[in-house]
Amino acid sequence: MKKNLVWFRNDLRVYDNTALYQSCKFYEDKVIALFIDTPEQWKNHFISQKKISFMHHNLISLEEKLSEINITLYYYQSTTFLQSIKYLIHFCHQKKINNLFYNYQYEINERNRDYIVKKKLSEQGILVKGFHDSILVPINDIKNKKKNSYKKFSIFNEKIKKYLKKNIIRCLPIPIKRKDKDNDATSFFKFKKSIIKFNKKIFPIGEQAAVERLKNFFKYKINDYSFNRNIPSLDGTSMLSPYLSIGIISSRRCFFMFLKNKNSNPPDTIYNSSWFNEIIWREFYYHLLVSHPNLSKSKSMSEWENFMNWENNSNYFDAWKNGCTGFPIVDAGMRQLKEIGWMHPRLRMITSSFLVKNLLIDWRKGEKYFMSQLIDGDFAINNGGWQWCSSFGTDYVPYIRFFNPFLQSKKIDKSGNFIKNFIPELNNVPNNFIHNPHEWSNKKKCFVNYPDPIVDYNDTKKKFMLIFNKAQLEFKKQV
DNA sequence: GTGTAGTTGGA
DNA sequence: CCAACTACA
Repeated sequence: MKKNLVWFRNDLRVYDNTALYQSCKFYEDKVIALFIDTPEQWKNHFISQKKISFMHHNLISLEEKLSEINITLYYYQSTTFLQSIKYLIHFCHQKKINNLFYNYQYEINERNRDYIVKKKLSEQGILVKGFHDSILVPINDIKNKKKNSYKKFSIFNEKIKKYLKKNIIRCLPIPIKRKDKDNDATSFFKFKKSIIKFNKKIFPIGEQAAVERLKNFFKYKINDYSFNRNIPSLDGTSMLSPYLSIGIISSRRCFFMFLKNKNSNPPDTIYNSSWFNEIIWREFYYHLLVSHPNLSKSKSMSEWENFMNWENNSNYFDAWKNGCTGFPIVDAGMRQLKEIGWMHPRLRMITSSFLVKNLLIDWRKGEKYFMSQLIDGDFAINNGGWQWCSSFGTDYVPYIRFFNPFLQSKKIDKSGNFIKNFIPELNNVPNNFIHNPHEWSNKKKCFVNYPDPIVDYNDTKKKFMLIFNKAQLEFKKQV
């Protein structure tokens, strides 16, 4: 008989959890679980209060689920990763652990932490077992001829789909109930009384809620997804991102249920579905993060970014954060983010493009601000999205991408329903002026309690192109 | 095999 | 623009 410890981190679920499943492989083994909170580390990673609260309340739910299969979840509040290692080692000794199980995390601090844990525990005769779990396909299975991860989404997409068609992905069941439970008193219940800092109606707690959400999406939303996902006033997306980001549901389960739901369709339609593509984008950014550890160190994929002469005007930055730029679609998105900790994906592109290409502010400032607000903050995806929008990421194009807020707004929020929902000051502005209210107030000489545009779109666009081209030239000069 | 020229295409 | 393919020496 061995004693196994499952160390939960970003995988707060019992169904299809590789580490948990593996730890329960032998019925004679004793299994306990542990979660170590590291608030200081979260602070350094700009993790939002909403996400932390969401995580805590999902931990309560996880504790109940684990209890049903006679596994005790211990909780300890540490500070940083470095401190958490000390506690983990202490805990392993105290509980006389033989094997430690966990699922891999791919960010650099997380990897360093796990490296130290593995080294120290191995020296003391404790077996450490890590698993690929939050991704669909192990990183090494999708590589180019030079054994590097693909840098172009289209190629990665092609390869991974070929792989997924060939290799059947299975979900792991919930382990069967253990013989007996470790019954030490724990400090676990402290969150039961703590205030919920996110909107529970929009983001219900627990694994079951995530599965319901997925089923509901397949039932009512997926058929119109490719159109509706671009309209922020519609509830057209699956809104599963907060659940995926802390592993309340696995992307394997999303894929598996998606196939099951769609199995009457021809395979090409299934694999080309725009929703499935989003799952692959998530996958792509995770694979990229592993092959390019510099992404975790605030580096751009494009090296000439070092030569960018960012303006970083702090007044503009504040206006952007508070939704007071005078560009209604940008401001509505930014206010949605602040209010519920989630922003419609289309608006994430528009607002981030605007910060970088019209306010000329370093994309990293935006990246960090997003993290500090998002309930679904996921480093790989947030970073990938920001790099893509700022044109310093992987998908090179011979032109610079610009999102014109005015044109985008007319396209995705024609009648201004979304804008008015988040900017009530604009309630009296007629629909045909909702995308440029300052023109209406100038013309009609009426006062609208909403700022004029803080910058000129075309001027700043030209300015960005100048700075961008100059940076590229200077980079080439140096090489 | 492996190095290179030419082609393709891009949330 | 440039990754990643194909073709061919």
